[in-house]
Amino acid sequence: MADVEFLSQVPIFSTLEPEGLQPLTGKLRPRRYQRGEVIFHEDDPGDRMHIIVEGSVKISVTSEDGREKNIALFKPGECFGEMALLDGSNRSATATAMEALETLVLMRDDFQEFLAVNPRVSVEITNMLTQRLRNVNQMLVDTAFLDVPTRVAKQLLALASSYAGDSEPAEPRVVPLGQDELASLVGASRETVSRALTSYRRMGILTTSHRRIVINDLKGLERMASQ
Amino acid sequence: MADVEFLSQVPIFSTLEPEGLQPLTGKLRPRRYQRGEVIFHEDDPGDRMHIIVEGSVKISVTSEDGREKNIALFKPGECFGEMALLDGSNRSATATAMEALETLVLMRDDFQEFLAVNPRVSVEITNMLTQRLRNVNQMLVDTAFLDVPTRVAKQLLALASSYAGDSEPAEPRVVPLGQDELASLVGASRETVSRALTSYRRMGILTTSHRRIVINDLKGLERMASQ
DNA sequence: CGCAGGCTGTGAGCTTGGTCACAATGGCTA
DNA sequence: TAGCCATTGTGACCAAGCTCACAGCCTGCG
Repeated sequence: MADVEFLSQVPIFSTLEPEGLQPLTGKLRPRRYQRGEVIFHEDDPGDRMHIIVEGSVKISVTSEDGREKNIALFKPGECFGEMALLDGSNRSATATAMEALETLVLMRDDFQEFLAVNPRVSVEITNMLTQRLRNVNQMLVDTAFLDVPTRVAKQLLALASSYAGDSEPAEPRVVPLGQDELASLVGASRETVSRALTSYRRMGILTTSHRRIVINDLKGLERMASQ
Repeated sequence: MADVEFLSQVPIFSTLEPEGLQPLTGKLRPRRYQRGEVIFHEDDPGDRMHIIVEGSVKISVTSEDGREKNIALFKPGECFGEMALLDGSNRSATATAMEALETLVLMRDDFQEFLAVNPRVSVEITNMLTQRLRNVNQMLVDTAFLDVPTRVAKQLLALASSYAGDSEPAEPRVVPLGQDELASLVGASRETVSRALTSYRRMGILTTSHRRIVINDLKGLERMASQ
């Protein structure tokens, strides 16, 4: 059973009063996944969305010949799988747990019912969708305009701020990602990303180790990311 | 003054009864633009959306050094400029008329008011946003996985069906676009797109002339677009 | 009705980034 | 703790696509 306290932290529900959230708690069912486990597959029919409690999720699409492109990563408090739920079509991408993961599942009918009673949530949903649309648009123009090293820098900055817990020391920011995953996010080969990281490492901007990139010089990275 | 008849054809309003649409007609103000005219600029504040009556619009972003990337094209019945309106941020791209254009403008306050009375429109809005998100995601994976000629074929197919008027002869489909615009949509240089078109022309799939691509063999183009 | 300026087609050379190959290293599991 | 597998770093080569350059066209405007 989910608690109201947690739900009120979730952006799409953040405008609601605790009393409004109460009915939801009974509808949410907890699920757990291991690292690498697939939550849903591209083309599957989709009738539920997930809210992340703990862990992170990657959304990806796989090409004919097996290459994988990551479209987005999500973290606690964010939801995913809402698109198929909102417009009734099949899943347009695959969701995979990147680490031990805990989510709350909400079924379509329960969601629709809840929406009907709480129209303010619609506003938050459109906000979220709009935000995501902006993000993806930005990625699109970035891949059109920027070279790989610059995109790597930009992506690292975004990841660094998204992984920043509350009240952590600002500077040594840790991004717990493998080069493969970073490459697939950025839309480049693992090798090219590795070379970009090497060059930033030589500049003293960051340090690399196993599935872990440590950013030592945020300002420097920002310089590399802009233009 | 806009008429209810037209509005009921607009997807986001299509679920409403004529009586529900009536109040809207007084709020919509017609605007006209010439080919090339800018409707709004990236970074401008935005407090209004447009519904296209006649003509078409391109949404684009310009890089530091002046190159342009088209994100989307819109046609009669579609709306644009709704993102800034929905989440209150500045315009994230520039909108330009591609031909003589007529739109209906709806201001934010009027829109919010109308939404409050017609919650069903919210559903259509989220549908539209979801659809757009899927499109952009698809473009993102296409630029990651497909080479330029394939992307050109895919884009032409999409354009061909979107430009198809009702009850037109199916086969010679006309796409009224310059190579520059096509290149900027597809995320490639004009020259590379020109070469792709040349190769399709040699295969008898299409014919080219000034700002005009005529598709003679849809099946053939589909073959080029798939993989 | 002529000409200037936008389109289009194409060649040549270069650069970015992909592919393949392999060595080294770290960590997890039996 | 030994060994295996995942991950990383890097070199060599190759190719898709970009840039520059220019020639021929169409077309719209004066």
